[in-house]
Amino acid sequence: MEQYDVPEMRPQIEDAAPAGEEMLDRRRLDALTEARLWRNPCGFAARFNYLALRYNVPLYGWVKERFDLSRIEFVVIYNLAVAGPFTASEIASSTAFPKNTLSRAVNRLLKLGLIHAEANGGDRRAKILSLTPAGRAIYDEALPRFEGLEKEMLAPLNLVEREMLSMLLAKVVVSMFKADASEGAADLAEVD
Amino acid sequence: MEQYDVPEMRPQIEDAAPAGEEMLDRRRLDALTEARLWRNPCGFAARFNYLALRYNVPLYGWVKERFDLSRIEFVVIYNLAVAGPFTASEIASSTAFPKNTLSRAVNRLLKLGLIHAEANGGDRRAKILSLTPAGRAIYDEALPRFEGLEKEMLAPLNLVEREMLSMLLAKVVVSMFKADASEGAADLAEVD
DNA sequence: GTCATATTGTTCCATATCGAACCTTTTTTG
DNA sequence: CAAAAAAGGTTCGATATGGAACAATATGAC
Repeated sequence: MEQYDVPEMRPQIEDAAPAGEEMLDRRRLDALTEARLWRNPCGFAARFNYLALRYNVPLYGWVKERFDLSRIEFVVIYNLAVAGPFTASEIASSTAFPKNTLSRAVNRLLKLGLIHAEANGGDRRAKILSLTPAGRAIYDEALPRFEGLEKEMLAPLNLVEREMLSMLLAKVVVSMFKADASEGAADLAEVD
Repeated sequence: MEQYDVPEMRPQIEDAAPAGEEMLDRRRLDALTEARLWRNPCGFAARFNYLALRYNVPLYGWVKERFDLSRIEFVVIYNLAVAGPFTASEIASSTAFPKNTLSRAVNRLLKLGLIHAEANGGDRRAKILSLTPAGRAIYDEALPRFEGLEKEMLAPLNLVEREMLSMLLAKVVVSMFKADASEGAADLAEVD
């Protein structure tokens, strides 16, 4: 298969590890992480999974501690803030969370007064969800953290490189998005 | 903050949605997904999270169905296959899975005969884990799927673009990797 | 050498999670 | 219009998960 490795980058890792005695264990740990990232037949996947991990774990950990909200609960808030009112099932489809999990999240957010549900025209099944001021306040407080970590991650890239990365990722995402739409979004979990 | 959006890409999405009656709901769903991806202050994060989702869900779903192995269990096999023998705690540190979860995974894999544990020199606490032929066979059968989906994801890019994307992601990953190493890997879950 | 500390891995338990069955409302079909 | 099918949400229950306390071993301090 193709090689997506970038061998010339690797010295940058090694030169970060001085030869102290107490570095032995650290080096051995790094050996595994490094191998997963660079000596991996699926290096592209390994990289975005690594980034997702290093991004999501600290941020959602902070959200949990600061607001006592689970990841799903915050995702609902975030999506409503970014993309205006939606129904629960629309959020479920879009995020691929199971709808019962989402149902619990929505009910908790309603109970906490962070979101508001209003009738969806004549349809008495679905309710249209939107943020209350309290929910918006949480988003407003959290956003800088999310932006900050993203900025930190992108720090090693200059502006041109960022634009390039953004464009390349966009191409990949759009392609998957279209592929998914053309075969029915309901089958997301079965894509194969 | 900086804008990582790529407005000129968006028509590619819209032109995929014909104006049929039954497309109304689909369009509304797409509206949310699209907004999350393109009208999101953290567009970079949204993109790699989207890719991770679209990559991991189907593959680990298949692994579960085909081998009856959980994600963590398969991760152990995958890591041992890619990076040679390691101890459980090394895998735990590197993957950021809690060590008790990993302990369970390791024990199940031992019981299934997919991995092998041997004494770690004089240290009677840790055991060095390696794949048995049966474990290796699972890796060998699974790898083409993982490679295949990665290849599919990268299909819209030409060779130069792939190299470029790989290099840019590598820069970001290496930078985070170094930042993590310099502040102690044990604090991974607290990175903030 | 001996005691305090750290490390590895396991067990316990409260909670989170998700599939499946379910209820209600809406839409479609004949 | 009645019956069937579909869609939005909720409830239930079996399982997974991860934090905290634990036992066993190893390392370090003195």
